[in-house]
Parts: sequence; C-alpha cells; structure tokens
Amino acid sequence: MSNQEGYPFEQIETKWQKFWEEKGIFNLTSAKKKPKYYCLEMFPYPSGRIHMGHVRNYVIGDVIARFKRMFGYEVLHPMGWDAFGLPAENAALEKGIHPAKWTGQNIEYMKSQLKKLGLSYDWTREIATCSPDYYKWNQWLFLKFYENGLVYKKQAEVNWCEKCQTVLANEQVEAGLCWRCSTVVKSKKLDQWFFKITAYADRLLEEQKLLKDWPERVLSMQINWIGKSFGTEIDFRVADTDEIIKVFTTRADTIFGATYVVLAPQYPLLEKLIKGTQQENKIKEFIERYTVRQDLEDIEKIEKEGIFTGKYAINPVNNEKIPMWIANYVLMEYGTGAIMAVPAHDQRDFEFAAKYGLPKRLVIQSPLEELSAQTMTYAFEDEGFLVNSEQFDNTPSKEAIEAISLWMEKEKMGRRTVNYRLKDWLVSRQRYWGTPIPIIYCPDCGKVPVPEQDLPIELPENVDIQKGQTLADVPEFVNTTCPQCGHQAKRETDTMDTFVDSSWYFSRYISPKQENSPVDIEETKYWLPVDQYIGGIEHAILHLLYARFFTKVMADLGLLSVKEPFLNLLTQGMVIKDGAKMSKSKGNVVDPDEIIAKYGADTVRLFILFASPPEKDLEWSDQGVEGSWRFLNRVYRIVQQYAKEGKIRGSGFGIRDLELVGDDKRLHAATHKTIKRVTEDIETEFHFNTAIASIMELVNEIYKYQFRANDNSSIFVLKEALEAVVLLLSPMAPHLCEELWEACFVEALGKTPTTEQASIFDQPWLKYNPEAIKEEEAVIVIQVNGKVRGKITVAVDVVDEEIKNLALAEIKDKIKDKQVKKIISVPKKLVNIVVVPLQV
RNA sequence: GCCGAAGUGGCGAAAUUGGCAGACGCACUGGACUCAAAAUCCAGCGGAUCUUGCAUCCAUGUGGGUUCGACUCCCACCUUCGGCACCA
Repeated sequence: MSNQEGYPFEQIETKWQKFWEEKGIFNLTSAKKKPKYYCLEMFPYPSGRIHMGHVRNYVIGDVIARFKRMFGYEVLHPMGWDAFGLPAENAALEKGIHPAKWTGQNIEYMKSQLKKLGLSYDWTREIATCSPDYYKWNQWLFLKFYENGLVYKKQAEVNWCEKCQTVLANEQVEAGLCWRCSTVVKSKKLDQWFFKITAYADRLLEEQKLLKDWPERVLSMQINWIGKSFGTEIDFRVADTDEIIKVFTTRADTIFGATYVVLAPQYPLLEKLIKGTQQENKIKEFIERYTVRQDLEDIEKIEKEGIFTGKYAINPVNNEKIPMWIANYVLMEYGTGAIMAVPAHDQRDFEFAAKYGLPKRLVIQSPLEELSAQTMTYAFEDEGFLVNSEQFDNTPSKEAIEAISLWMEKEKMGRRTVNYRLKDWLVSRQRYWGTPIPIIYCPDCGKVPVPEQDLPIELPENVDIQKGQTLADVPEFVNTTCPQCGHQAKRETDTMDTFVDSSWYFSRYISPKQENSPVDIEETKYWLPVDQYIGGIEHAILHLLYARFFTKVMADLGLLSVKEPFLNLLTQGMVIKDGAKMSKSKGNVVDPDEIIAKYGADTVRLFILFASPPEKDLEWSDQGVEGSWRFLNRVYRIVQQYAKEGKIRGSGFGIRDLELVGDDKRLHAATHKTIKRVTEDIETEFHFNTAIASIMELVNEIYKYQFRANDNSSIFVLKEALEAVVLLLSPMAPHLCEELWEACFVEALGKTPTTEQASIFDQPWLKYNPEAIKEEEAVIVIQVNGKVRGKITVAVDVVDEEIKNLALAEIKDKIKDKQVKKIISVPKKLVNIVVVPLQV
C-alpha cells in the first residue's frame, strides 16, 4: 500500500528522531531535583534483527518512561546488549565470521532498528557485556564470591548438551532438553564451578514479600523451583556395620510401615557396601545401566527396576531388619539419595513392592473404610490415624508427623530437616564466547585467583572456531605464571554462563564508566531498585532468579544497598499470529522493518499497545494495524484542519470561568473525563489499550462537535480537546504528537520549536478538572425484579424518596397487576422494584 | 499428580467495593462523495421471536448456590494454556 493518502510519517519520524538525538532530550543528567524513576526493559541478545517480541517489550517500556517523565519524574531509561553467547559461535562456525565481529555488526543494526522505533533511551549509558570494560567486573565479582566462599569447584554429575558442547545449569534444562537447542541433555561427570545459590534459598523465598507487584505466576514458579519441603531425616544403620544411611521423608508418620530401604544407583556408599559380595558384578552392572540420565519421555511409563544389595538396614524405631535395595526410581539429586519404602502408603513403593514381592504393612488406617495390607490394590496416601505403630497408635497421621519427629530427635534416631529442590548454579561453560573465569592452576599452589590488578583477563582473538578450537587451544592464553609462586601455571579455560552478565547489568547502567568498581555505590543507593522492569515470562526462573541472587550477594558484600533488584515486574505476553508464536519454522513471522516502512513507527506502536493489555498474548492482525494507521490519520487531519484555519494556536488550558452550556459543556467534560481515564489506566495497570480507546472516543467527539469560529467558548473547548488528544497520545505515538504539538501549541509557551524546551516531553502531564466532570444529571435505570424496564433522568440532588416515586410513576403500567414488596435504590444508578403477583 | 492463569459477539477486547453486558477497534452491511475506484464522512451491526415496539425472551465455559440484583461472590465440574514432576 502506498502512503500517499496518509500523513507523511516518514518525514515526521526522521525529523523528530534526529531532534531528540541532537538535543539529547533523553540523556539523563541526574540533577536529582525530581523524584527518580528507573524504567528498564530486559536487554536483548544481539541475534541479528529485532523481532516483534522485542518491539512489544520496548514499546511498553518506552510508553512508561515517557509517561513518567511527563508525570514529573527524573527517568533513567537505558539500553544495552546481552552480547556473549553461543549463537555468535554458531555464526562463526557457519560463516567463518569472528564472534566479536558478528556481534558488533548485529548490535549496530539492531540499534538502528531501536532508534527507528523512536525509543527514548539514554544511549550514553549503553553497555555491551562482551566488552572487556564490562566483563572485567564479572571476573571481579567472581573473585569476590570466591573470597566469600560463594564459588566452589566440584566433581559432579552435570547436564551436558552434546550439540552445544557444554554443560548447562539445572535452570537451563527444560523437560530434559537443552533450553537453547532442544537436544536431549545427558549426564556427565565433570569438575565444574558452582555459585552457591542454595545458601540464599531461604532468602529468595522469604524476600519475595518485598516484590509487591510481581505477577503471581512468576512468584509461584520460583517457589516451585526452589521447592522447599519440610521433613525428617532418619538414620538407618546398615546391619553388621557402623555405616549410617540417612533417608529423607516428609511422612515420618509412616516410619513403622517401612519394609525396605532403597538407594539411588549413584549412592556413594554403594561400592563399599557391595564389595566382595556374591552379587557384586550383577549389582555393578545394574548401577552402570542406571547411572546415566534416562531420556525423560513419559516418566510415568518408565518401569521401576531394582536389585537387592544383599544387605539389611535397621529401622531405628523398632530395630527391625529390612532389606536394602537399589532402584531407578530413587534420585541421587533429591534429598539424601536414599529412601525408606512404605509400600502401603506410597504408590511408587507399592508398585515396586508388588513387582519384587516385598511385604507391605498398614500403619495409617483410613477413617472412611477398613483397609488391610492384604487386600489393598493401591497405596493409601491420605490422612488417617496410626495403627501398628506402638505408642503412636490412634494418633491422627497429620499430628503424628511432628510427634514422631520430635520423639526421634529425643531418641537421636533422626532430626527434622528442610530440603530444597534448588541446586547450586553451575556456571562453567566449555565455550569461547564468554567471560574467562579468572583462576590459575598452579602445580604447587593449586587453584589461585587472578589478582585484581591483572583484570580483565581478556579473551584472545585468535581462536579458530571453525576448527573447533576453544580457549584451551590457545597456548598464549593458557600458559601463564602463578601469581603466588611465579612458577609455570595454566589458566582456567572455561568461561562463565552468560546469565552471570545479566545478573547485575542494571546496576552498571547507573555508572557505566565507573573504573575502580563495578558499581558506584552512592549512585546505586539513589537509583536502585529498578522501579519498573519489563520482559518476557521465559525468564521467570532463569534470569530473574539469578539477578535476585546476585543482588543479595552484592548487598551482603556492601556493593549494593537493596535486597531486591526489581520492585515491580511486568511480564508481557507473546506476540502470536494465526494462533501460534511467531517463528521461522511456522512461517508466520512479521518483520518490524517492513511494517515500519509501510506505516511508520507510531502506527506499529499504537497497534501493539491497543490490541491487548500488555500482560496478555497479542494476536497480530494486519487489519488491526490498518485500523491504528487510520486513527492516527484521523488525529492528524483534525488537528491540521483547525491549525490551518489558525483557530487553535496556543494552549486551551488555563482559561477558566467561562460559562459553558450545551455541546461546549459536553466536549469540555469529555476532555477532562478522558484525561482522568487515560491517566488512571496508565498509572495503575499500564492498560494502554483502554487508554487509547478513550482517546479514540474523544477524537470521535471532536469530529461530531460543531465548531463556531467566532465564539470564545467554542474556541476554548475545541483547543482544549485537541491539545488533550495530542498530549495524552504522545507517549504512545511520540513522533506524530511532537509534530502536532509544534504545529499548534508550542507558540503558547512563548517558545520556538528550536529551543530545547520545545519538546512535548518536557510538558507536564495534564490534570483533569473535577469541576468539569461533575455530573448534574444522572440516568437512573428502573428495574422490576432485577430486569430493566425503563430509564429516567434526574438532577443529582433529587432525593431518594422522590426518585422512587418518579420510578414508580414511570413504570406503573407494567406493574399494575402486581403488588410492590420492596424498593431498592442505588444513588445515581438504579431503582429496583420488587413485585409479587397481586393476592386475590 | 501438584501449583498457577484463563474461558464474554464473526475476531481483538471492555465492564469488578455485585447495579443498563459487549465501550473502543477489526471485519461485515447500507448510505453520502466520485464518471468510477481508493481514501474519507455518516449510519447499522450478540442471538431468537412476534404484535417491528426504544417490545419480549435468551445470552459472559457447564451445573448448582447466595442476593432485590451475579461476567463479578461461594461450591462442584469441563476445557485451554503455562510451570513443576518417580521430589520420597
């Protein structure tokens, strides 16, 4: 479609983007004269091009930033690049382009795309995490964590992605697949670096209460992920040895029903236990088979397999000797890697016991039906009361959990414990394009941290990715000397997980060039926490959990003074087309560049904001875009029309004490109602869709309004209405509104368009006049038995009794054969007349 | 299985201390303008019924309940989406 019929968006948008940039309108000088507002959107990975998801994210943030600025805040609104990561290496592999070059080109292009959207960033604060100025501080922080015992290296079974050729954190494994390439993740035993996030598990839970305005589902996802459960650890001694097997259970009430013990195949003590026994080889074979992570298709369907160890354990509560088994249904990574099996009251144990002919013993009796171990066909997992449990018989099972735990603590058989699903954060990556881990391995001194003054450890450039090289293949990088003893030593060649980069970047924007510290402590005291954070739900656990963890650690190290980084979180919905998420494979991608070229950025922005509230998914509609384009043209035309006639120069606001009647009064009221609605819709819930709808209504009113060129009242209400439209719409459609503002209203301020103050974004946000929207009359709905039967219009000062009478009179025909039982009256809204058939 | 969110016209959606369901927009239909089209402007637009009236009835996933009155509150259920999941 050609734009010859519409307003000249291209010229207007170029003009104002240039104006904003040249005048540095959005560059924060931090005069600290106004209350601060830190508005932040999740920075993008520079993958090559901006997609619609980014556009939605950044447009929402931009409207908030512009709105808050006009509302009177000093707004910090920065942007940067999450620039380390695997796609750069894949590009190097495929195209032979160096990751640094590829990343740099992408940043350059994407930045131009963001500028074309008219986003109000302070580009003087731009950061790219692949710059040594930035990742130096990743290294510095790593060393601080190390000093404080929050980083450690250990041998562990870790998640390995064959395709990405690297390990992954638990958070990066989604349903058994790599989060990036969906390859089935394998288990591998490696010596790796971990951040001790588990030390903060409780605070990550507890301090959720500070997150006043986070979506419930994000909070619950994090709670879920951390997976705190209260239970009891019970010591089972291995018969005829001094070895203790600790089992974790949340059902201590069933301890008397334990008929066997099960160990995970990876249980460390196993080797020792089975050594020299008859079945040693068979057991070893079994362990071998199940130590590798199984492909997780449908866990329910995986057959439970096990093998008897030949050993017995002693149940501490009754000294019973029960067999010890190894089985694939017990996981080493949860609890202690060992369980007590209670087949009568746990379905998994029940199935396993049935398969291998192990006994079951009923210890919880159902209050509803008489159960017996012989006849039950599935485990009874509900609450009941205890049986076969010695002194605890007849205790309700819920109470028994605590009673038995306390008793065991007293008898030194076990203890109450807390268990978490959360694991420490594995941060090593066997990749090139990331932050080098600042550790040196010295044959004499062991692991030696790189001294602070030697930072940054820069990434060497001469790595041939196409030949599969990594840092380990660069001798100049690897070979070094020990900072402690000066002998030959080798550098760590793993790099850090890129989620380290994004765990603290929001603090760096505040003082991006700070040289002796990652953050300027004084400045962060002022600017943190982020007042509004906006991003996709896909980071509900990953980035948002890590960033919360980092903030807490940095606060503990005295680097930050807040416990939580993001006070309010808005997770915007996906952009979908034809019912599915936009993706290349589905062929339903809409390219932002094309749409901007066709309609301009303002139309794209308006459509995205209008189509649905930000937290919901947005269905892309070409016709909907067309509609937004039409609306902006409608605005442009009506303002231009009056501007050309010279009727509305200057501001309409501020003129008071005009007695308005009829249409003038109506338009005046409509203007102020719109100001109220738009302000409230944006302020409380960021519901731009309804805000735009009410501006549309006002525009419709203006079109209907009969203007009288020689009448002061008419000039006043029209000016005021048009000015309100331009100002209220400006955060959403900034270019067009700047243009119309300049064309019509700037003059009133005694400014010329060339002075810096002439930007519409230096205008204060409009305030509505309560007098203007005061209703003098109210439409009262008359209901009979809750059904609408009529309407009357009355002055607001008419008393209740009078309204009831008017209502009765209005509908007396309709109720003449009925008896009035009761009349309910809601002031200014309705009268409900309750009637029953006349009694004969 | 557990946890969470959501179900409203042909479509995107509005409406919450319980008070006219469907604002606004899209699509569609009709009219004006035009030689014609596009653009624009105006009007109509949940369903059914008849007695075409500012008429009556039905309608916010389903079934109950509370209430003068329920999209909104309570109970049960269904469906969809998301998260977690042999978690002991």
